[in-house]
Amino acid sequence: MNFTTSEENYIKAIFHLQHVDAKVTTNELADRLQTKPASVSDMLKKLKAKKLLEYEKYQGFSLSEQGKKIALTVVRKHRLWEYFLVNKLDFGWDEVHEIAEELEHINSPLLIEKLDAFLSFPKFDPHGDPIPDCNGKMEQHKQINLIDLEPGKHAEVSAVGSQSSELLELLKHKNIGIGTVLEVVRKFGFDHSIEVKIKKVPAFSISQQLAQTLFVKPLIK
Amino acid sequence: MNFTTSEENYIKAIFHLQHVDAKVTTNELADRLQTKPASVSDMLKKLKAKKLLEYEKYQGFSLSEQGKKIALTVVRKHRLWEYFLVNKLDFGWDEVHEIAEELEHINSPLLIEKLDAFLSFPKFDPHGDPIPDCNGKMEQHKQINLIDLEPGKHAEVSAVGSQSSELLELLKHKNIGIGTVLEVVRKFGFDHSIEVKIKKVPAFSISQQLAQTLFVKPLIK
DNA sequence: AATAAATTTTAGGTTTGTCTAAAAATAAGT
DNA sequence: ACTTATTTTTAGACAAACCTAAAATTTATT
Repeated sequence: MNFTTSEENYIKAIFHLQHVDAKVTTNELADRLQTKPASVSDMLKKLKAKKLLEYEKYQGFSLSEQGKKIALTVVRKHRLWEYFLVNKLDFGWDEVHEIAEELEHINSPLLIEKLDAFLSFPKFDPHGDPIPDCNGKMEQHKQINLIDLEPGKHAEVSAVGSQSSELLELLKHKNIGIGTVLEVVRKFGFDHSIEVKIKKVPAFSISQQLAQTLFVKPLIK
Repeated sequence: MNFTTSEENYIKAIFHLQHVDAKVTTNELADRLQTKPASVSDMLKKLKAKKLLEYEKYQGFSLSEQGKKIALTVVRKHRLWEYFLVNKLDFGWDEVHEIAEELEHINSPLLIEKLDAFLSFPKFDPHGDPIPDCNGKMEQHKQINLIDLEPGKHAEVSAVGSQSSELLELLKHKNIGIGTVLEVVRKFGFDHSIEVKIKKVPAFSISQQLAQTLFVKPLIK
């Protein structure tokens, strides 16, 4: 089946928001797509009818398996084009997003397979984000220390550097576990503490010692 | 100023039809764009308002200078992408038209300049059609013998191989001169005669001897 | 020159994706 | 728990680009 540029943009946006929050809300999506909540509601109805969404009125929504598959093909196209623009056409990595945003909607599976081959099957785009293969599989981002995560970036806690009960006590208290998704809000040079945010809970602080024992996988966008 | 995909398609189609006929008609254009005459009328009004067309109701139309300039940028994009698809991605020259038809509407002048450089500034696309440069200039098609023009192709008479009065008499009788635009309808193996058509005048026949003394410049599409 | 035929335009309607304003449902605050 | 605030959905409009059917204009025919 084929999808309009608009449908693809909605699906891709939901895909990216899902990484941060399992269920996506209408306002979040409207905000991301620079459109109005009413327009989002309209589109949700359509995407649900096409079975691309898990969606009950007023209850938030998330992509169906089908929807995820489509999102991954769009992400694949976007990142392959970005790779092409930077590594073949000599663009800077910071000037390609807009153009890739257009190119990703060109509809030709054969074109994408040939482009992939021409580029020698790259695994990561110029921003370091993984490129899904033709089956939607992609390599995990390398796991990094929370202390190295840039402000504004989202990441999923993937490992802890110790199993001490004191650490676990602290993590429990702060409501952090493996799989927790957080965002770095600020970093303070004075004590190297980091202000992080989990979902919509008010931001809180993590000490240098704690940040150094937490490993995270940066999330897409 | 920016144009929609649809506007660009109309402008490009008019550009191609103009080569065959100075004034283009509504039905011709509807036919070429696989749409209805009523839809064409709607769009003509819009394009005229944007000063891309010379157009008076019921009287046919042609591109303004502005319109021609835009047509050439679209043609340039189309042919550069075709070149890319064939010479870099290894497509056959007969499978690239559809894809180029989508790619030509990607809107980024810088992208096209960088693509042009990446391809080493090609002068002709894989079908042998000339690629306009960034100022809209393009090389003329080589002049060929009428006898070598393929059926279905349009061409403009550019030279005659003799100045004999008998030849001129015949040309006058058949209403052919320098600049006359004609289309090869059929070729007959038996006597190598060619059936040609000028505008909407019923097709007529040209002998092998005559075809061999006429030189033409094939026209685009 | 008058009528028939073909072409072109207008009028009114449809779909897609957007909007504003108002109504409905959920979440928050006291 | 009840009222207020926020979020989400619906209702009704609008622009772009298309359509069909009917009217207007031009071209062709007798």
